[in-house]
Amino acid sequence: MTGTSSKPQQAPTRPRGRPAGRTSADGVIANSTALLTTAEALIRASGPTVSLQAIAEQAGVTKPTLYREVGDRDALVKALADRLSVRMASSVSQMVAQAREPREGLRNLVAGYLHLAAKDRNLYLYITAGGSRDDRVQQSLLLADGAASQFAEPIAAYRRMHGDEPDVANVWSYGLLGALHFVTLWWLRDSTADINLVIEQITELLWSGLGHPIGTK
Amino acid sequence: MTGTSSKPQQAPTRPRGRPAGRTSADGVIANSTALLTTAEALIRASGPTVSLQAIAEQAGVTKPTLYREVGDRDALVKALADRLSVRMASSVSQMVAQAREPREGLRNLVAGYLHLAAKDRNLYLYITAGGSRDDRVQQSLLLADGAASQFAEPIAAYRRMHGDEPDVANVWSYGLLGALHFVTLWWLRDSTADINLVIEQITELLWSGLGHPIGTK
DNA sequence: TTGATAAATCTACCCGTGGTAGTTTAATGC
DNA sequence: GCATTAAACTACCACGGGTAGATTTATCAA
Repeated sequence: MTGTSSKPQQAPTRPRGRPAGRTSADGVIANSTALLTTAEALIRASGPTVSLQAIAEQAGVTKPTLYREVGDRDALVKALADRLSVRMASSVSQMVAQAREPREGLRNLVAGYLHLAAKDRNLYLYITAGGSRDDRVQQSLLLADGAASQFAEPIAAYRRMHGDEPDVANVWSYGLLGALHFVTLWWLRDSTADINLVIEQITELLWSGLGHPIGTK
Repeated sequence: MTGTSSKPQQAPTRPRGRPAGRTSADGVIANSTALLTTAEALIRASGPTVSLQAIAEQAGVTKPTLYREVGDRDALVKALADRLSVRMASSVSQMVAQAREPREGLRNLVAGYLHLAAKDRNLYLYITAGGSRDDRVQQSLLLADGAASQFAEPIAAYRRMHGDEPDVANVWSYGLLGALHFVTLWWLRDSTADINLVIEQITELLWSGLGHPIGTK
């Protein structure tokens, strides 16, 4: 019963050697895009603690192939972060563009972020807390890095337009994203609060600040 | 050379059974406080990726003892988070109390947070990205939970004082802490920026918001 | 006193996961 | 046709979290 080391460790799908019937550098079956898509699907379905082993299995390949295509775990997380970042940017920027005035734009941004995170809950968690490796700082900021670079420019422009110092844009981008991230996590955990109320509240904080000039209501 | 399984895995310090010369429920050598202090010291010295094994070794005990005293890894992280939270609260609240006006209080809070995180860099990272277990959400918010509960009341009071809605306090606390956390991580990573400038900038964001009423400078 | 029970600790192990070395098969090019 | 290269798999390693069970000492009732 104590079968020590005879477990096949993997569902043997493909035959052993180089696969037949495919010409080089062409339609590589296990191309990285397909792998990433599979990984996303599995993470969505099975939660953020899924292993590379499981991802490879789901994709019908083995770990070495996965490594050759997308690299190590951190690289996978980064690649997924990039994809989510792009989707998020397009989805959010659309919502922002619909706004009549800046504050409504911010509100739409907040709403877009929260809704996307809720919809892609598992993927969001995998990316924002995924890499168990050494570089903890880097991992925590993966998504933020992508998004921050897109936030900085509009913020700087808006400030310039009003004759304000634009150099704050970089720091502000990270601050903004940090606030969004924590509120999102908090809301994902004990989502007792109404999402629309949360959106309004965090928008108010980010737009008007704690100082909240009296009577600006 | 391929010595398979003969490694002692642990530095044998104590003799094997129940330790001699100690009466029950009294001065337990390996009491959890001492273990936590040792853990903190080792994390500070060796970085946030230190293993439980290493912590136990450093404390002169073995893993099972560590487990009996403080629980599993998540419990350790939580315990360390609580301690840091307390220290942070006392250090920060002192600085806040010194402020003449609310905005200066916020500035001192930001400064206290950043400085403490910088001083306890490794510990801060261990706690905020430490638990590799299932509950990723919980782990990310460990420090925030402790701090948020302390922020909420002053915020609510301040808002009440100005006749504003106090219900935002909870969400705002997490938003505030998220902003602080991300800016801290960003600054810990590429700390090219002057810390005092960063403090001013993030204070300005949190106090006045993105909207920044024109001419309030 | 002494023998049973409880407490405290260690040793030795299990298992899952990230990561890799080396082997096997097929295509490609000389 | 044969050597080389590409693509995949099998089998393994190391390490980290976590635990079962052995071992020794204290405690306490008979």
